[in-house]
Amino acid sequence: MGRANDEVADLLQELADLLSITGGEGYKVRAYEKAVRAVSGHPEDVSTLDLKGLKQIPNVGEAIAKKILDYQQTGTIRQVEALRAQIPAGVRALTAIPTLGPKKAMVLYESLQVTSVAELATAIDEGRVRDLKGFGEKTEENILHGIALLEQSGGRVLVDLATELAEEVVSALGDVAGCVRCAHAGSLRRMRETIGDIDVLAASDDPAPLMETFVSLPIVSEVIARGDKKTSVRTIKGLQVDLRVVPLASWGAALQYFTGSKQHNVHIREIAVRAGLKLSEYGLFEAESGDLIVSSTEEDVYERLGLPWIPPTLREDGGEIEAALAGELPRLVQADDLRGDLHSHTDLTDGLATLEEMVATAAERGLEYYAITDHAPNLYMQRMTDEKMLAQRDAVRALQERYPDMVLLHGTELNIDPDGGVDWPAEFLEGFDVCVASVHSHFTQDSAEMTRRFVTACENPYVNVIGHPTARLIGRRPPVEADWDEVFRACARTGTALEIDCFPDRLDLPAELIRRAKRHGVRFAIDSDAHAVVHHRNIRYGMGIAQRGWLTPDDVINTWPLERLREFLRKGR
DNA sequence: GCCGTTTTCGGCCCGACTGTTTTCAGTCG
Repeated sequence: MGRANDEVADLLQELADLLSITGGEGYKVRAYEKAVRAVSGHPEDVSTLDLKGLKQIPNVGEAIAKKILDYQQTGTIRQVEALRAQIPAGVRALTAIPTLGPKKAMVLYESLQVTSVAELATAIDEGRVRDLKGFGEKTEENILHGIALLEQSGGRVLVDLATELAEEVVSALGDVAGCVRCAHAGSLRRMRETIGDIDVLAASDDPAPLMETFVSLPIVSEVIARGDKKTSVRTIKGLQVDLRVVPLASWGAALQYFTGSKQHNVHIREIAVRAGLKLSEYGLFEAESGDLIVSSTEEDVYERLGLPWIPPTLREDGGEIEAALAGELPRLVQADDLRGDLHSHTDLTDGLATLEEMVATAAERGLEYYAITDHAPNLYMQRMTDEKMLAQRDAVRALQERYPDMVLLHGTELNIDPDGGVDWPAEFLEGFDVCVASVHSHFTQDSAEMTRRFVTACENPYVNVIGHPTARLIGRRPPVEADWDEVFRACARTGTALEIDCFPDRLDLPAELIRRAKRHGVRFAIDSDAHAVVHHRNIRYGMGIAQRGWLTPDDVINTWPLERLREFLRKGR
């Protein structure tokens, strides 16, 4: 599910971008952008809906519904094709540079014929940009900085896109005759925050049909290398995918080898060498005789080296091998451990689904408790009021009667203002079951101010969870600067949890900071921050980050039974 | 382009910030 929705959403987003570049009406552009969110978050597959069904999607009316019908018939939207002919793709790409929007992109195109990020960098170097109307030296500086930021992400993609792609490849190859096993390995199996390429491993005695199917996949745009053991392709989205085929007997050793990380494997092989052994992707061998010892499962390989199986999310040579040798590997938190979700939105603010729909989805997840935490009034664009919030609380309490097995918590996502204050006074905050508090503005405060801001928020007796703490958007906005150890001390001292926001472009708190915070005794909440029914599935990505942060169930407050959680939420009040 | 107890027209999210400006446009959340 969702692929057609994603493609339509991409096309509508492109339409919105191209319209804004060509100076289209702002309201029209925003209407398309609203439709993008609605379509991508819509639970039904838009390729199966007729005009009537499409128009029932919020923010999709007659005109956009017909464009989706156009997509169903032609695989594209003709108006998008027409605009593409008018505006080179590179011009749209310019707007990915932070601080450079559609208006400036159009000026650059019309007056300097700039059609790519590289050409823009050259034009700045040659001093041709600063004299354009609306541009200046500072603008040039900001653009160059933006380009550098863009390049830092270095062609890596977000983990959700990589996961979907990998699952598609694995599913297609799994159906090929002779394929005994197939799985993805590499950084995606280790659940890194972003993915540079995808490694797929298959077991078969007859690789040829696998390779043939692989290079014929519709997502393949270019075959980089092709052999009978390994084939590499580039997808139409520019991501490299490697397929490695091994005999079934080598599966465990190969999976271990191709999962990495490189540093982890180097360390493991050193252990093998010291034991008079040799480890490769084909198995663990006696060094002298070359006799095979084990190779069929990862567990066998690790065990023969005197180690327990090490979860892939820990394999970074960051102390996991030492811990394994000492028998001190953590029992990592996993999806089944979660009893609740403490951060979600409805269409009362910027969510797409109704309260009823979100609660129903939480119930399907089998949660024991679920918090609705819509935005508080200081995020002005959401137009929250005391009255609306109290009315929602009544609705939540009423809805509770239909869910005897799940406790509904009424909460809010507060805004931490530059001084560390939040939207409401104590009297009003007291009425909530749980309060998340997040930074949504003034991202560029210096480290000292930002640190004070977080510490003050933690000291508020009603703030339970700091939402998406670094406020980063991967590839788009850097994390805020703070003295994190100071912040972590404040969290531990005040009983304030840090969120692990599961959105693929947030994954915030990042894994390294999770590990650091854990050392201070901080607790965490692994939350969907869902704004739509489909966002509940993002939990898997946040779970990967939590594991990379070495978290156990005891570290995560929403794995706790409700009574223990409630005690924590009281913050000693 | 969407929407509706302002219902087929006339509204539509509001404010901060930045850098370019001589009063404001563009970008962002």
